[in-house]
Amino acid sequence: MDTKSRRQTRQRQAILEELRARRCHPTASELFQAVRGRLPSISLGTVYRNLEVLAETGQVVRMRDGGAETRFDGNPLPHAHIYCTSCEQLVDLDVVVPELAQLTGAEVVGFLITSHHVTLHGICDTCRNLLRNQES
Amino acid sequence: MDTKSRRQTRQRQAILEELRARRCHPTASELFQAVRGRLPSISLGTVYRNLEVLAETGQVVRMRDGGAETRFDGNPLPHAHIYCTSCEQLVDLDVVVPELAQLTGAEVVGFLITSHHVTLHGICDTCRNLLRNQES
DNA sequence: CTCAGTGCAAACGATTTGCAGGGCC
DNA sequence: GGCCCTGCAAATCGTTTGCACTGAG
Repeated sequence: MDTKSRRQTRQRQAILEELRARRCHPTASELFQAVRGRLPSISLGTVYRNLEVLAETGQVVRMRDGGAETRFDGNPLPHAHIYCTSCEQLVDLDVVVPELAQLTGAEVVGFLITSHHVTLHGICDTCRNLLRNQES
Repeated sequence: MDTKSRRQTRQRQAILEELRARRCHPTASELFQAVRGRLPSISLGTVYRNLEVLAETGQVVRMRDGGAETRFDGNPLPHAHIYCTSCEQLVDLDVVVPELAQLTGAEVVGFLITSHHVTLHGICDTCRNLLRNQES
């Protein structure tokens, strides 16, 4: 399967640590800015290449819902994401949905489920209040 | 909210029909090729613009999981998608997960859920058999 | 008539990649 | 040492957009 040998470089480690240190879901570019604080000479290309490797090894999850840029999630536990369709933003909050936990390991239409990527769409508190006030 | 007036053009109708006519989840480009059969002079830009409008009005759903290209889904009923991590392909099959149906309308951490985007990751039948045979 | 929609082509922007070193293991 | 990884910059490519024209209502 994945027998490629991987090296533990300062860059790769810094990227992973920086991602895990935040509860939000940064873009490659945001992560690049953050890691730059430690390794000023790191390049954006390196960030992309490492996120690719980290995603392959399952240490990081790619998120493509929502906007144009791919976001990354360093939370290894299964969870769902929330997207507000009104302010068009991803909420920086990981939600555990018990109903979904049961899915992993289950077999669906001859398909062995290993994980799930879930994004709940809805209206956040702030936007709900805004909309309510506009209705006057 | 959405008070913009929309016109019913041949192009928009053809795109929607072509998308609904298939059970798979085509990319904008694939849809472009398909619609070309009927409207040879349609442009890719028009396909994108219409998919944008159709997504806004909820007649079509954007899917960003998986590969680089956005895929589109004309199935209006809530359902989940399946992605095989081995052959790295989206399975052309919409799955209804009863556990998820309950989520819509529910309130999660002060968030009013209106819909969900779910992709189950796993190993498809074909790949499972392939892997099994390699283990000899 | 009006103005949303279209075709075309150029522009954009996130991501990828080729190349010449650099440094883990 | 080998070769995976890096920095840099150019290349890619899905998607968006400006413009003048067309056609739906």
